[in-house]
Amino acid sequence: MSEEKSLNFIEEIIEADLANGKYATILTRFPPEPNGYLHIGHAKSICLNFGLALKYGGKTNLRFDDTNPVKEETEYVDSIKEDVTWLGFSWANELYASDYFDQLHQFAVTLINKGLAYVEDSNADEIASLKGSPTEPGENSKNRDRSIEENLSLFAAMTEGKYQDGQKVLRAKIDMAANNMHMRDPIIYRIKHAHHHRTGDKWCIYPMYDFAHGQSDSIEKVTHSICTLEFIPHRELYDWFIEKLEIFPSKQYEFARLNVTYTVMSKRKLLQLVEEQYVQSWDDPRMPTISGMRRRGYTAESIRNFCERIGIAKRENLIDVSLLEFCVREDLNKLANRVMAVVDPVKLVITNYPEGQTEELVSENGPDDSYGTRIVPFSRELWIEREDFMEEPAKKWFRLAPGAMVRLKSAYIVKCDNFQKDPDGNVTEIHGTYITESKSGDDITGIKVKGTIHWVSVSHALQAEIRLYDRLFKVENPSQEEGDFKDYINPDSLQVIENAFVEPSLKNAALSTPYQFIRKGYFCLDKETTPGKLVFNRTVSLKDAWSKEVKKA
RNA sequence: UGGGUUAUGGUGUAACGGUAGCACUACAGAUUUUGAUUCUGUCAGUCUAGGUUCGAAACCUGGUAACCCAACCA
Repeated sequence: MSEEKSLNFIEEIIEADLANGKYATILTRFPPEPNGYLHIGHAKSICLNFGLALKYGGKTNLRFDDTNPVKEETEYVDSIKEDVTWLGFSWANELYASDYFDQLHQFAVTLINKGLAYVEDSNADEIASLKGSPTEPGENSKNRDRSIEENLSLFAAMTEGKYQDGQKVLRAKIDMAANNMHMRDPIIYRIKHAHHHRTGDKWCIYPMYDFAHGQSDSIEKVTHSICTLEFIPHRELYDWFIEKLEIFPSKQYEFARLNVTYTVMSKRKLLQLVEEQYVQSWDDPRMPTISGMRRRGYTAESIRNFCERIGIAKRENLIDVSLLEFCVREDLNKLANRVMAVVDPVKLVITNYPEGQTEELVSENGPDDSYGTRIVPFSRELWIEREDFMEEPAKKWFRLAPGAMVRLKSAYIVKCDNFQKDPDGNVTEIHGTYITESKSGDDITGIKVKGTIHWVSVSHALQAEIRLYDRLFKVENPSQEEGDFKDYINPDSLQVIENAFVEPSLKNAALSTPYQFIRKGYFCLDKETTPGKLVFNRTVSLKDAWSKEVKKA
């Protein structure tokens, strides 16, 4: 009956864990560090973690990994919560690694008491020089064999602020010859006299990622702790701490992070784009951030569908951005009301239409009756799209040309009689005549035209600014190219059209309402719209068979 | 001169030792008052060399390639 849908490898693990009674229910977590904005790669992780819990009747915690006070801010916490909510997910608990600082500190003392941690006096360079390399073992530190008592008192002194940043660290005592570099006596606590966004000045020592993440998972009793591939080497340490501390055995699983063509995904690179003003902000519609995509008009539904379609696996991937665009169009096609807007206007005068006359034509808002209809005013002078007229028509040209006829959408068939040009050769005005009996819905002429074009009445049109976005980079994988990724930025990723015209019904356009500008694409109102000025973003263009035809020629 | 992870059409992902499937892209056609949507069809794949097996994309061995690991970042 129902189609057997294949499981990804994490679902297989979960189903096995549930089937053999290892867990009665699952708990996942989404653990961002609040040091930047979420992007589409995070969306993959969010959809995975929350989706798994939804699918298997479990829960998901939102946990902020805030163990480095110098990089983290409440501003980011707020944006992350907004983005996760917008994507359509609810967390069971809003938690912070910093909630566990007392507990984590106690864990460190436990390790010292077990002879499994020691205070290190050496500085960063000295520690690094004894660490060895992937091909050579490291050497033990001279501080490695301090007594438990000495370690205890030194760690207490660290905690009390008796030392400067960098003077001492606490290290786990594992194996300086381990193949896994993370097992070579990793640092677990460091001194930072810094203000923390939540704990303020209570602490001057902070746990490292490896001494916070797994333990936080364990404290919350997370069953499946899912992260990206680069954390594979950390898993051995993750398990080591849990084993030595004898706490709830959360398990870490890793999947391949998302890459998308024609963009970059690392926080560092995205930050550069913002700071060096290649884009205007984190929510610039060209950015692969959740906030950028939201502003551009991508729907949460389409992003969730995208994350579903790309799948979960362990191999490196570079997803074609056209799949994302497909998902956006697929959703918007269902949602968007159709309206008419002329992006690059040229005037069409219908010489046999009475001057001063206006007709209120009825136009459908979408592909079927459920979308309803609206009134569109028609008059003698119309704006039409410059690209819909061709002085010398190409082969298979269905649009306007001298002597040719087209249907004006929801209105009349019009025949082009002549046109005017300026001294530079640009067409300035087109003249035509309409066929009176060809009114949309009441056409008794029997004339078949191949083309239908959109239009707006000159005297009724609203002026608008339209922003057209293109891919941010000129190459598929900017990070992989020679040299600086910024050398591959597409200089034409934003095209601002100040002088477009839209139909009057758009006067009351609302933010977050998607529109299809017929034959041009999906658009949404931008937040920079003011009472005197409409601003629209192009979310994504429509598929365009004609432009392909042109390319072939 | 170490260790780890991964190799399936252009892209992504299935096939769990038994007919290599699905989606996107590309291409062709039908429908269309959006050259959109919808519908139909086409092209195209198991990294390599051995081995195990009646049978291998899958299991084993070698090779090759890509990515990750030596932050007081996460």
